Amino acid sequence: MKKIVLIEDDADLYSLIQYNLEKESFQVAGLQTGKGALELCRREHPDLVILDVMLPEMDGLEICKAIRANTELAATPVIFLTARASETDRIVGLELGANDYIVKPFFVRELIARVKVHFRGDKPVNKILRAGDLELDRTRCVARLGVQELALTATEFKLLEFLMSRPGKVFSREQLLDAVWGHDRAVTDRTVDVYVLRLRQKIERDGSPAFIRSVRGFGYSFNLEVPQEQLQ
Amino acid sequence: MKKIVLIEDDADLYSLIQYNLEKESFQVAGLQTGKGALELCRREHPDLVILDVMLPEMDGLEICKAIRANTELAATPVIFLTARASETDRIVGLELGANDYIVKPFFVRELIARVKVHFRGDKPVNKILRAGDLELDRTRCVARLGVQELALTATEFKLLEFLMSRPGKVFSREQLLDAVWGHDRAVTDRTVDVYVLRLRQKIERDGSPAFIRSVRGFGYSFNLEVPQEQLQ
DNA sequence: TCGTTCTGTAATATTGTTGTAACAGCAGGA
DNA sequence: TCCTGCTGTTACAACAATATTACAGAACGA
Repeated sequence: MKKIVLIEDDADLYSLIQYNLEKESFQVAGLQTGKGALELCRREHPDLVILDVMLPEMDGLEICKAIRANTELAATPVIFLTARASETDRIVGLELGANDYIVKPFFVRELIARVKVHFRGDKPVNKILRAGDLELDRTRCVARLGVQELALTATEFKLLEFLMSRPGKVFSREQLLDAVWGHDRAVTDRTVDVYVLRLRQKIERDGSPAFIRSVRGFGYSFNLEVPQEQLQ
Repeated sequence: MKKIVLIEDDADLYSLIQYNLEKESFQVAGLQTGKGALELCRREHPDLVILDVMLPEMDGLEICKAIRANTELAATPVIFLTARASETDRIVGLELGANDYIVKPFFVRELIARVKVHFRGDKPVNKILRAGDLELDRTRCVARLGVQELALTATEFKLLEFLMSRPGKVFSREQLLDAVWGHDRAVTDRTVDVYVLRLRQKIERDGSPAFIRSVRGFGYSFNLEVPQEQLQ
């Protein structure tokens, strides 16, 4: 859940924006004065700041400059809200460190859309698969069982990754060959058995297979039962 | 130097924008028709795309969708230019994958300012990368191992920089060639091996590779394990 | 211009993975 | 219970991926 700091002195507008952001399940913290805005940011470490430029006590531009000057906060995106629409103002705003600039009056939906744009691409698609104490890190190409790192070969890794990312689903040897070995394979389907064996030798603790289940007559599947309780 | 692809059918506007971008020392490639825009992007791998929404043959929205659908290009920021100013249009544009939306007529200086905003923060926050007693100064383009300065060649440096700035992550030779040699390379992937070897000869102390890890079947990664304890 | 360094490739060595065959064991049906 | 066919296991030869070396051409600086 993303945290947004909102600095806007107009009470109605503040509520309107806050309401809409929260409806989109953003977490909102804010102030209706520029004073203390920097402290708030330092405390909250927001993912985004929405900043009215015209504020009674402290100029929004000043706050933005201060945010940019702070190492901890420098990378935080800032969206300016303003009634000033002149070219110079906009450019000054952008050059001063704003990431976006919205001129009042604006449609709230556009503000929301622009906020979302800033968060797009942030999600690094959970690269880690977990089941029980078995962990598979796709970016680093390593698997761990508890603290112990497992030495999986490329094919073993790909097979486990395929099964783990579709837990419970049963795949025929044929399907597994297509998925892991590729469509242009020239490989016996008994090969799958051997790889399942090798995987089991590495990931199964005691004799009984807890992770990879054989489904007689059909193929294999990653066990949904046992590890599910601990799946994140 | 940043590369920008510009798609705009109005010849005058095209020239105007191109002139101004180049004055700011951006590299501009572009078309005055939507046809072939995707191919151009695939070839050029731009850092940013400026896209007119209303194009004669192919809709700008379509092009944007296609860019987002392409794995290689999906992360590229897109700025829409458009005469449509209705709320819905703007929001559709943003939700469709645009990163910014500028309504015609606009001031060129504002476009330039917005372009620059997208590149701000691209420059690495950390000027010095450290891992154990290996140190890489990106501003001065020198590497040190302890007190000793290493004589790295340009390619070696870029390769090490790329790996070091993404520690732990495994990259295929393909990816490394794209990142270090550029997309328009004409180089065998075995070349990567040779450079890894050369790097190792310079940065690894004893025989065993502590910094650059080979991941058989996948590629290489900068070792997260050993140096982590001393990472700043 | 020359000499030096850098660059990429090709050839070779080395390592460990890969896939198969053969057999053992087991489950389920009759 | 036996039989049959599916699955588990083993060992091994072929192989593919990587490491290493040597070299020729390109780029660079003096």
